[in-house]
Amino acid sequence: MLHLKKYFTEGLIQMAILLSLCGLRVDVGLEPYLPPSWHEMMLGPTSALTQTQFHNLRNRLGDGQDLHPKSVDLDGFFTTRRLLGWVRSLDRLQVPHAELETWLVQREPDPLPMVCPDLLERAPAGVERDRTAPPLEPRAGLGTLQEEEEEEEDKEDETHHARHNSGAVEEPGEEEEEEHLGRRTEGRRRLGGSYSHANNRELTQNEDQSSFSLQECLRLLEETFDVTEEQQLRDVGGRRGDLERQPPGRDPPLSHIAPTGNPSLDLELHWQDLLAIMDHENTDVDMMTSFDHIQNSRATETLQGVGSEALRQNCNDHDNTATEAEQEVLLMETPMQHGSLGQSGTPRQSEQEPALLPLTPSAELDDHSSALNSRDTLKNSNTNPSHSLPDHTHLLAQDPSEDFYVGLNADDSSSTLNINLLTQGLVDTMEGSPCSQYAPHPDNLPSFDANFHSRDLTPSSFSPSPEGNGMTQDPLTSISGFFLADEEEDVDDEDGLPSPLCGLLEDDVILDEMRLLDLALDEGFSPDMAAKLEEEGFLGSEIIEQENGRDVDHSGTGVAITEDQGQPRRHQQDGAVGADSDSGLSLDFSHSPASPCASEASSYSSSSTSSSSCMSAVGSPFSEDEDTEEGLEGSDMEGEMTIKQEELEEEEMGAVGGGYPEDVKKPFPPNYRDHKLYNGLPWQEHIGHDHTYNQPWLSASSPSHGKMSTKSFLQHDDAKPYHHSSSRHISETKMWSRDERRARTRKIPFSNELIVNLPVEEFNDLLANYQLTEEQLILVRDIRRRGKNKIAAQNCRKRKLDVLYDLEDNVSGLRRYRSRLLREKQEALRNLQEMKRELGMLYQDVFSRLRDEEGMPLNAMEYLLNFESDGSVSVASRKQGAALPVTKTSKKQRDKKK
DNA sequence: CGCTTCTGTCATCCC
DNA sequence: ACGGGATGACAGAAG
Repeated sequence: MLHLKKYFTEGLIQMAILLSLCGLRVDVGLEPYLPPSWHEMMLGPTSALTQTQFHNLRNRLGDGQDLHPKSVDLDGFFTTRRLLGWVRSLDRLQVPHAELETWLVQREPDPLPMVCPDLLERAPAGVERDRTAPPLEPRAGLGTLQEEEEEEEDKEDETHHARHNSGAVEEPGEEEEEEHLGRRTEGRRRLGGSYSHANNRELTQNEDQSSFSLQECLRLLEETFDVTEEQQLRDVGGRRGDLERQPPGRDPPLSHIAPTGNPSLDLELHWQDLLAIMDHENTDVDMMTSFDHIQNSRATETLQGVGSEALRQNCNDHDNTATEAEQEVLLMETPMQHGSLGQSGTPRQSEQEPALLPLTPSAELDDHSSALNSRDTLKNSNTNPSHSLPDHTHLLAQDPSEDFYVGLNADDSSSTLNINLLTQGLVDTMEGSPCSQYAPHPDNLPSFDANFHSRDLTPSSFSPSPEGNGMTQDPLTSISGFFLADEEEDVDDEDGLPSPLCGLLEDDVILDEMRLLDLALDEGFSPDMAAKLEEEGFLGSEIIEQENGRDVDHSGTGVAITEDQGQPRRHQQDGAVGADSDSGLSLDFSHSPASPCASEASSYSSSSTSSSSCMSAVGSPFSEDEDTEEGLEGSDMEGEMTIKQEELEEEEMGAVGGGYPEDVKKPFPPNYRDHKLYNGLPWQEHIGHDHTYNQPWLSASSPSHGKMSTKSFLQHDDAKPYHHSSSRHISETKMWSRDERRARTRKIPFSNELIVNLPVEEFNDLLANYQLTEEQLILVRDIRRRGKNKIAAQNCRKRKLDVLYDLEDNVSGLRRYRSRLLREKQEALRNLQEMKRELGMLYQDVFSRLRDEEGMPLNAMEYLLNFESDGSVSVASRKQGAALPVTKTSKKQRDKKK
């Protein structure tokens, strides 16, 4: 691993240096700079969004209106993406070498995802919303171009940093660098690769320094960056102002600062990148949760240091230098939905042209494959294993989590592998590395941990396919090493898996063990957990065997497991069923039942990613499915058997064995992850329920996915959810299996999830593609109706609860108001009493001084004081009334007094 | 055994 | 007219 890391890092650094020297822009990560609103856009609606809402969004994306309040301007977003793509393509022209391309290419798939995580991180759920709007507004006029330009500038900055890091990283001394880094971080994640290594730790320690104004960052940048900066300024023109403006909206610092007040934006960004990668593999939900947590927590900073750089390299590099065609395609194609999800490239492709997906990726991938190879050479051993492993390609392709996968499937297996590896590696590093740097923030870490654990678990589960694990780990290590390698032995130590490519298996074992330990620590490793792990592992193994790319998916399951700690059953169920529900209700759900939440969006995005990945698999509609089917079938069989031996009966058995492997085959890890993650989240408490159908995957995945989505669904549906649910939640499984069983009995060729989640058009197309009998059609439509209704019921209940909570709040508020009014009333009464008392005192005082004609003191009880309009005061006898007063002028009285 | 809660489903209304 | 969301009501399962 160390070797790989060194090579990888060195190669990357060299590349960055060369690029910077050549005047090429090396994108470390544009996304981070995007305003939170854009991030949301990219990410899509947050977790809260329900499928339906999501569908609506999807359907309405064209209009750019009707979006959920949270989702800002999709149109703007798309336009910006396009423009970015163009701009990037322009930059790419400069890139001379295929190696560079390949190097960058890896990132390409990530760019969007990368952005998403950043956005998420930067803006906590609540904050993001607020921020999103503002940033967009000012820029709205400017248009997307500015953003793109800004991003480019950022890239350049990053490239500069790269130089810095690579060449003179340590020149200024750690302290100075740290300061710079801090400033830079605030300004944006700049590059980073190297500086982060040594600095990350210190940054974490000296986070205070990191908090700098954007202006300061700009100054530093200007100082540090010579020509490039000037060029940028020329190019950008007045951009600078934008940059300064952007930071507030985009800058992670805002969100990040909150936790520790810390500035290490770079770290954060890196971390975000890592998360983004993770997200790709895992699910949007994870991203969401993790990011939300991350924003709050600073631990992310530390994490960012490592992962962020790697991610940057992946994403940014890809964005900037990535192959022109690919980037362009990706950028152009990157659909909002997917963009939010994380892996913009593939998802978009899938959305726009489901059928094309496989093609585009292949072509691009082919080109990149060579580049990747070169890269591999740089990395030495790291990449090689991945390439060598055919399984990985499968896994990638199959992995819903991985965005690239779609495109990468056939051709870019290597690229996909790399990405996966990176992501996984990051995860692994995160997990494996106890590093102080990564010391997770209490809030943040959990999410990350969960993710990581999940992944860890997955590998464990996948242990049967050591290569896959090794790949994942290696990439992680390589990546981490890449960034940290020079200075940081820690990384290596952290990885604890120096094993080079050859040692992948060993690494896998170690990693698995570590993961298990982590899980055990986190979850307490109850027997149930162990059993789950075993089951998952079993499932995963099966899946892996058939589909190498499943790692991610499994990771998702693993995540779910980790999160399940609190509620193992629940998670499983959720995993199976609830992914969507969580996402749907999660964040915003409370306030607007209908309004989708960011979490949902994330989930949706994740789903989309998954779908995209599935899509690739789908590319060959059933070929893979069939392969996997058998194994999956077996798993399903077991799960069902365990759960419902009663019901299994002949139908299920037969159906399972024969027919609907598709469903069983490929679980949707991302979805599951999301569900699980959400379930685990504390903030979901009241929301709390997972709903199987809420899973955004289908709807979210890609409106255009058509076949892709269908296949993905087919693959997914049954597999995981059922497995999880089957093992533990009989009831849910039963519920699930109910329709599922029916479907199997009727030998319906696609999964229920697909049936339920596909848009009407795609659903109809699906039905048209298969020659179904009348019974089958009826059943399918019933399944769809029930599934929709189920989701609707869940949402309705959630809404109801929200209303209840709101009412409770209102009641409590009104009570408080009432009590306040009562207090005020009492106060007024007291004041009145006091005034009366004082008046009586005054009266007594006055009468005590009055004398009648005889010189006798007047009795206040017998006389009254009359105040005349002219200011005179007379004394009247109470007995005689006012009519017969013994009048005395005030003057007389005064005289008397006197 | 009864109660409560959760969840899926149905029927219906409405858009 | 159809699809689908929303919702009240009912039923089953589980605690």
